[in-house]
Amino acid sequence: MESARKQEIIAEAAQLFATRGYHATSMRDLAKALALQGGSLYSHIDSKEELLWLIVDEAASQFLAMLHAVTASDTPPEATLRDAVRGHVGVIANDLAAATVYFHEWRFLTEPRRSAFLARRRDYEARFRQIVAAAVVDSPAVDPKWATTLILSATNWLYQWYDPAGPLPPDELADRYITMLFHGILMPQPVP
Amino acid sequence: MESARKQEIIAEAAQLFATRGYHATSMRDLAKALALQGGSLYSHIDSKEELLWLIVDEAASQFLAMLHAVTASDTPPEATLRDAVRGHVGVIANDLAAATVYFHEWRFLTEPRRSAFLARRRDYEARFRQIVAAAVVDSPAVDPKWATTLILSATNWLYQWYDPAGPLPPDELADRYITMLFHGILMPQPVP
DNA sequence: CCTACCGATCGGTAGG
DNA sequence: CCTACCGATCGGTAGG
Repeated sequence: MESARKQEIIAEAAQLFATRGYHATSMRDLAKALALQGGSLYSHIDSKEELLWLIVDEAASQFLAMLHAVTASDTPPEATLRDAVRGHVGVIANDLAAATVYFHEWRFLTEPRRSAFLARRRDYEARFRQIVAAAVVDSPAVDPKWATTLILSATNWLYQWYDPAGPLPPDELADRYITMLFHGILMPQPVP
Repeated sequence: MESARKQEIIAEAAQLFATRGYHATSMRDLAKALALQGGSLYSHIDSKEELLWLIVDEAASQFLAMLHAVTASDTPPEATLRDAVRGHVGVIANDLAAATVYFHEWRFLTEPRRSAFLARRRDYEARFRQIVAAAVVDSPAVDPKWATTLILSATNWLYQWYDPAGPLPPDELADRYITMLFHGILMPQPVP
C-alpha cells in the first residue's frame, strides 16, 4: 500500500504527465504543483519513472478488474460485450489523466517495466477478444480479431477528446458506439 | 519550397519525434542521426518547434488533399465514404511517423501555431462529416456527428499499432473496417 | 557545416 | 520536508 501522500503525488503526476507529456514534465513542475521543493519528492518516491509505472500499472488493474466483473455474471454474449464496452469506456472516462498516460506515455518506460506493462495490456486485449468472439459467433463475415481491434481503437481514442464535464455521460456515449458497432451506420431503419 | 537537405532533416525529425516523442528527442539526437554537429542544424532551421510545425502542417495538407480528391469525382455517397475511409487510412499508413506526430505531438506547439493546426484539423473533420452525413442519410438512428467520431477514432488509432511491413495492406485493412462500420459486427449473414 | 560556448534546467543526492 | 548542490544535458548562438 502506498501512503496517502504518495497517492497524492501519483495523482498529480498523472495530471501533469497527461497534460504536458512525461518528458516535458519536470520533477520541479510536479513539486511545485504539490507545494514542495524539488528534492522533497524523493522522500516519497525512488524516481520519476516509478511514478510513470505506478500510474499505468494501476490503470491496467482497473481495466482487468472491470473485465473480470463483467464476465463473472451469467449474461448472454451480446449483453456481455455491451457491458465490456461500457466498462472500457467507463474506466477511461473515470480517470482521463490515467488513461492518457496508459495509452500514450507508457512507451517511455524502460525495461523491465515496459515489458511488464505490455504483457498486462496484451492479456486484457486477449480477454476482450474472447468476449467479442462469443458475441459475433453467428456473424461468419466478422473476424473477432478485427472486430476487437475496431472496438478498442474507437474507444481508446476517447482519451484524446472526451470531456467528463460535457453533456454526454460515459454510458450514453458507450451505448451510441455500441449501436453503431453492432448494427452498422448504414442500417436502413432505426434499431431499438 | 524547402531545400532537399531541409526535407531530409524534417523526415528524420518525424521519425525521431514519433519514436521518442518531441521533448525526449534532443537536437543533438537529430543531428547525430544526420551525421551533423548539434549547432549545424540551425543553418537549415530556425528552431526545434519549426520542425514540429512543418511535420504536422504537411500531414494536414495530405489529409485535406486526399479529401478533395475523393469528393471531386461524381460518386454515390456510400462509395464516397468508402473512398474517404480508404484515403484516411492510406495517408496514415503511407507515413506512419508523420501521422504519429500529427495525432500525438502537435500539442507541444505553442501559439499561434497550435491554433493554426487545430483550425486545419477541424476543417478536415467538418468536411469528413459532410461525407458521412450524405452516406447515412437513410439511417435515421445514426447521428452523422457520432458516426464520424466513430470512424475517425477507429482509424486514427492505426498510428499506434499499424505495421506497413505486415501482411495487411492499407486498403484491405480499410475495407475490413468499412464492412464492419457499414453493416455492424452482429450482422446475421455475410455481406458481399 | 564546425568549434566552442551561453545560461537554463534536468533528475537525483547529501545532510540535516 | 528543506537547502544546497552534483554532473549532465538542454535549445540555441557567435564567429568562422
